[in-house]
Amino acid sequence: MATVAVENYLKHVLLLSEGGEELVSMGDLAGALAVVPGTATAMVKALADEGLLEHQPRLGVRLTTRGRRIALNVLRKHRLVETFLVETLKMDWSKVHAEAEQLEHAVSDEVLDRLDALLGHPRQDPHGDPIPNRAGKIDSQVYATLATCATGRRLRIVRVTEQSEEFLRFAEDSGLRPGAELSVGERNLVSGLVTLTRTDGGKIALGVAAAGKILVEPRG
Amino acid sequence: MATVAVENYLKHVLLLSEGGEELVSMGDLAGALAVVPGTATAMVKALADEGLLEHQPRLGVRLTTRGRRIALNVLRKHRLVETFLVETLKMDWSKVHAEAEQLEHAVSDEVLDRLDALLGHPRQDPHGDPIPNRAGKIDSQVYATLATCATGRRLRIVRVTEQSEEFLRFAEDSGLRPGAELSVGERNLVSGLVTLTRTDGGKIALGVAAAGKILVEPRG
DNA sequence: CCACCTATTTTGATTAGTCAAAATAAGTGT
DNA sequence: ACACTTATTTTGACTAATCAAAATAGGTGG
Ligand SMILES: [Mn+2]
Ligand SMILES: [Mn+2]
Ligand SMILES: [Mn+2]
Ligand SMILES: [Mn+2]
Repeated sequence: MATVAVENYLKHVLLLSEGGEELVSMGDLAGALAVVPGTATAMVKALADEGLLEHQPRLGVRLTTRGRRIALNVLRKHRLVETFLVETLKMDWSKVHAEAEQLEHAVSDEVLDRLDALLGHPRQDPHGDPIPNRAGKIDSQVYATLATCATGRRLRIVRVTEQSEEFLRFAEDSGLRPGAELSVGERNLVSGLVTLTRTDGGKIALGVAAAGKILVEPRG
Repeated sequence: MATVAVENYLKHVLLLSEGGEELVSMGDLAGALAVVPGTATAMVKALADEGLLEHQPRLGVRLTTRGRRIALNVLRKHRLVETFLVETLKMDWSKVHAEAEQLEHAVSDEVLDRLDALLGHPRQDPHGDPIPNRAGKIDSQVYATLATCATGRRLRIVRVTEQSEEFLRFAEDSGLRPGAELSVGERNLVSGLVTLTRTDGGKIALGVAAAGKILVEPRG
């Protein structure tokens, strides 16, 4: 069975390749896993020997079919566990990522299936992140962000792509969670400021970096 | 934080000392952890250096207060997780031990508290094993077993002290689960055979070793 | 008391995962 | 073409946990 470290490496390669076929650089991978670059290189060579990913020296890595299968299963565990923690145990959505980071390696496939059924086969987790189904199919729809969408239109938040506790607490306090509706008032590319108007009329100011982490779709 | 291995060693020392103050032998400890004796010796020395247990060379080990505190917390996680798996996820009681063996190391204290509340602060797990409370207090009542109790009296099963999947499936199939009522017909110490009579009149034959794993109290 | 048996400890290796720091390969610009 | 910068790889070392096999300490029986 894959160790905790192996599962984490594979999952992060999957997340960093964002569905596409691009190579993931060693620097990005090492950064995501919080290890020094040499460590990532060593591990990647071992995983390549195991046939779980393909390593193009000095360019980067890409998952093989086998590696991707494992990574999707871990990601499914992660996101279903997050959903369970919020829906069933009523935990705060800002804290469940850290918990799931551990539990994703301890939950068996059998428990996974039962959690999935208990929760009614959810398609998104509490952050709006898509949950791969049992077959490994994952919704990879591309959405606009608050940094790129048209201004003035009515929007609905579909996803918040940032796991840090501080950011999620801020988003929660500002009413910026999946399902919330709002519109972008103006966007000043020089100052890097985005102004939002909530349904209740409240206004919120956000930097473009933060705005880019909030995915939206036209309300309809 | 204590590693998975450390948590397992401490928990097994606790289980093998059965509440009392007796020393746990290296052989028993190594056997319970499925490691060779030399490995247990090495680990025990490290844990003694950490102040988590007391090692009397060639005699055995005993938990310190700190070690016992950690062990009880792990045991509480194990048994609450088992209860959750059976009560909420409807898993078979014969399979939950193996699952809990992993999850006991991945569940945080916060998740533990919420599980406890969700389940209504249970005092026993699905096998009748007592669940330590948050303060670390654990019910250590001593019960008779089907191998030692008086014959002819009406009894109620309170606990099944064996975790193996095969044994628990057998017990399940024979109606021998906590709460079930029965009496011991006769016990032949020569042949080592114990004959039970269920409430429904059904008779079951059992070896003394197996009978000793089923704890009972007089029905009342 | 001494030889023997058995549990325990010691010794020497191994594996997985990691870091620090030195070496190297690939651009980039001049 | 050459010097520079930067990402990546290599090298050497370390920790936690383990096993196999040799050494040893305590009883136990005669
Ligand atoms: Mn993880
Ligand atoms: Mn998520
Ligand atoms: Mn365990
Ligand atoms: Mn149990």
